[in-house]
Amino acid sequence: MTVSSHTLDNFDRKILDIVQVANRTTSEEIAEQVALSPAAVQRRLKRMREQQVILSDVSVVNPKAVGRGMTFVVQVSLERERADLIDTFKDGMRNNPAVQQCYYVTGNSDFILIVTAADMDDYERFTRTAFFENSNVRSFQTNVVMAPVKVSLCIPVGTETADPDPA
Amino acid sequence: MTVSSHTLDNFDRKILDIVQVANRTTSEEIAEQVALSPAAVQRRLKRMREQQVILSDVSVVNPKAVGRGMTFVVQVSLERERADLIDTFKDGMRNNPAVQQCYYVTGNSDFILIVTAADMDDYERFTRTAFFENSNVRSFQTNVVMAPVKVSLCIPVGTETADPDPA
DNA sequence: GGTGAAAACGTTACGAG
DNA sequence: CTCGTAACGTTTTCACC
Repeated sequence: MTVSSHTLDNFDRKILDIVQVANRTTSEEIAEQVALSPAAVQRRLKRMREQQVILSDVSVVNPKAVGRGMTFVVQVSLERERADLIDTFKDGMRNNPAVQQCYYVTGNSDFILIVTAADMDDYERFTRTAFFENSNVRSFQTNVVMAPVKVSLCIPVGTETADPDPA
Repeated sequence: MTVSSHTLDNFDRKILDIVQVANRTTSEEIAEQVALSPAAVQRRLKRMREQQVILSDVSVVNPKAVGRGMTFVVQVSLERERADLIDTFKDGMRNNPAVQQCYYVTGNSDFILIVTAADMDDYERFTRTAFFENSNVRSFQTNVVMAPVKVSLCIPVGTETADPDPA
């Protein structure tokens, strides 16, 4: 694995817990909370970014503030599960800005998407180009999101209670 | 609406396009790309954070680097759609760290979840506490994610070609 | 990993359009 | 009302212990 679990220690985990909900927290504040010097915090953050433990640092934009009031969960079944067709579909999703998330899954459907749109018309337009004009899409089922209860990319890092003592 | 679309202009939109994929970009770099001074960029970012156009600033943690190799999409149906039971379920999801995302939807299911787990056993444990021990959950259906094709919280901001002239 | 100095960055006040 | 410039305070970075 290239993303080697370079064995994060509990300091790393605590730091991750903080920055994954607020990455503009100053190293000084983090340092206080984890009982380390600001410089040490920065060194660890730098290392984790280089090692791809931290993949990216992003601002979360309010969809409503930007004219994207609606969210949909869509289950898509392909006509034939051929590797090249699946890859083509994946690329289409990746390049479609309306598609926020796309998962290739086992089970009844082949793909599950999270899609945003300004309104129903906008979504209808999306389905036309993404699904109806794609002969490889057998069927799709849409769920309209009434309320996003929780939307996060946070990962439970799970600070261990006891340190596995190497001594 | 409290999140008033304080009419973002094209500068704001361009800035959002940048920070929503890399919020550690310096104002100087952003300034170059949008043709503004660094101070103006900072002022706009500050305003958008205050106005909740930017909801938060987060580090995206690599799930694999942190022992969360598996992702599931789960559709949940409740026994009875009573407002108080729905709220209770929502709170449970919000407080469960395994639940990354939770959407309250129309359609066949009531909720759709994105759940992460270390492995199958871990997921099985999650279903036990979250679903089986909850008498209000009628049924749930799990899709195992084979490959996350696209995972983002980016919103298409859509810099307008022409500014709607208010004159 | 800690400390402190130097460099980079964000913030604010000011004058101008 | 928002820009740009420039001074100021803060934060990060780096060399050294």
